[in-house]
Amino acid sequence: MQTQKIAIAIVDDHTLFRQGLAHLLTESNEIEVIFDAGDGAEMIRKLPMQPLPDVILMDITMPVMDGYESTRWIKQNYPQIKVLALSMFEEDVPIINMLKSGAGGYMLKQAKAADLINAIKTIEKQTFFINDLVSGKLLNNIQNNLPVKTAKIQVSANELKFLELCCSDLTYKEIADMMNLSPFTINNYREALFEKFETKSRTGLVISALKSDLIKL
Amino acid sequence: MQTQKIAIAIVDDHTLFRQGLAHLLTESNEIEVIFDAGDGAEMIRKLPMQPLPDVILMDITMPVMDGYESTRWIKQNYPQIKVLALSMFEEDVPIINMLKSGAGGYMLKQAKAADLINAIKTIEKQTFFINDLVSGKLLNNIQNNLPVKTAKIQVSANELKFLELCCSDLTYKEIADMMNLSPFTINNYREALFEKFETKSRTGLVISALKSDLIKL
DNA sequence: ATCAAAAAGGGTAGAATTGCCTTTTTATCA
DNA sequence: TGATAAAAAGGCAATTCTACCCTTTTTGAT
Repeated sequence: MQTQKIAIAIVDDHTLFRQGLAHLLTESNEIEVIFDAGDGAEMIRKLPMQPLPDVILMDITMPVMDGYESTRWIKQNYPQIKVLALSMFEEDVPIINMLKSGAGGYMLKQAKAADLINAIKTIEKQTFFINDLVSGKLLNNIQNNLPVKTAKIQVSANELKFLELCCSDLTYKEIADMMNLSPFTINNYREALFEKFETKSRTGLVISALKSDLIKL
Repeated sequence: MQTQKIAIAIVDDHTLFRQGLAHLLTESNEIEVIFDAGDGAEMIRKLPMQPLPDVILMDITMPVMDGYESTRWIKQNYPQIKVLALSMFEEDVPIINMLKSGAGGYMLKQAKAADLINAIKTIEKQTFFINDLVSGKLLNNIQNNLPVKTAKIQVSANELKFLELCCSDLTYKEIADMMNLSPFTINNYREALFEKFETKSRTGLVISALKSDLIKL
């Protein structure tokens, strides 16, 4: 009667979301959730223990091994498995980066169940599922040719500590005292970081470091 | 045989999460999801249209009307309804603030379904559900007596624009040019904001403004 | 209409930051 | 062990930022 169900896996660190979504999808009778995992490492462990899924629903923010890494790993080791990113972020960067990592589509958690099921069916058949959200970002990306800084800037342990201390009212002299280093050395760190982050002021440096996820608020 | 089911509502802007969770909870046979909503305003609209829920599961980050506001509204208008916060944030501030807003408990989306059901049953009977996560934060809060800045700092439209432009390499003179204002006026904004945010440097100001959610990266 | 308060505009001395150099110390390894 | 590269320390002029002054204009409330 019905064609073979689509076998999927769900990778997301929110247990409630994972389990709830599994129920929701199972009910459609077109999809079978064969396993779920709380991060990429768990996914890698569980993957060989059953028939391979056709599609993996992949969150981005996860402990241990995030969605970007996990997607790259899938594409490296099981290129036939389709990855559909499923995240709450609507910004350019995560969307473009998930696609660059190998995801064939990107859905928001704000979506409706019917849309998600449709996306899963499309991606299973066509390898790609391009909705308005994704096509808009893709266009945007081509037109503005955003470099999409994949190469994250390398900083030493001391530079990182300095960056963290920069997020404050402390003067460089005070930072030098706190790090038990000469103000001149601190000045070297500053100059090195200004160059790495292509910035010209302490504020710009802090903002860049925050944006590149090297430090957090 | 079984006692009356617990009537709950789910308020969360992630449709997939909301619907999935509803399925999951309904399956337990102890809970009935009577409605769900994507933000606080929708919740307020739907609330009078059916018997009142015993418990509302409340997300924090939502458009239009967030979890804090929605919880305060519930406690103001229907104090008998219990609110269980359900969020992905593990930090002190959101937890303490949700409790201050009137939530009787706080669960992580990373939790297991059985734990959530247990929390719902507890909060329905006892008005409060205190788990290790919450009790730890409460203790922490009392011991450190964090002021928990509830009063968010008021800034004018111009000050806000100035704050946003501050998150860059721009000098104050350049910011003045961009805003078509005298550098002296810009200096007034700076001084006023330094005082409001109790800070002594541009970097400190930007960090404070980011932390208080007045500006975003 | 009038007063008080807030916003806008102005100036300057002194402190901190920034950019561009050199020299010394430390670590590595061939 | 000597060469060499990297990290740390040092110096300094120019610019920018910060802290205190002040006056004028606009706004809001009574």
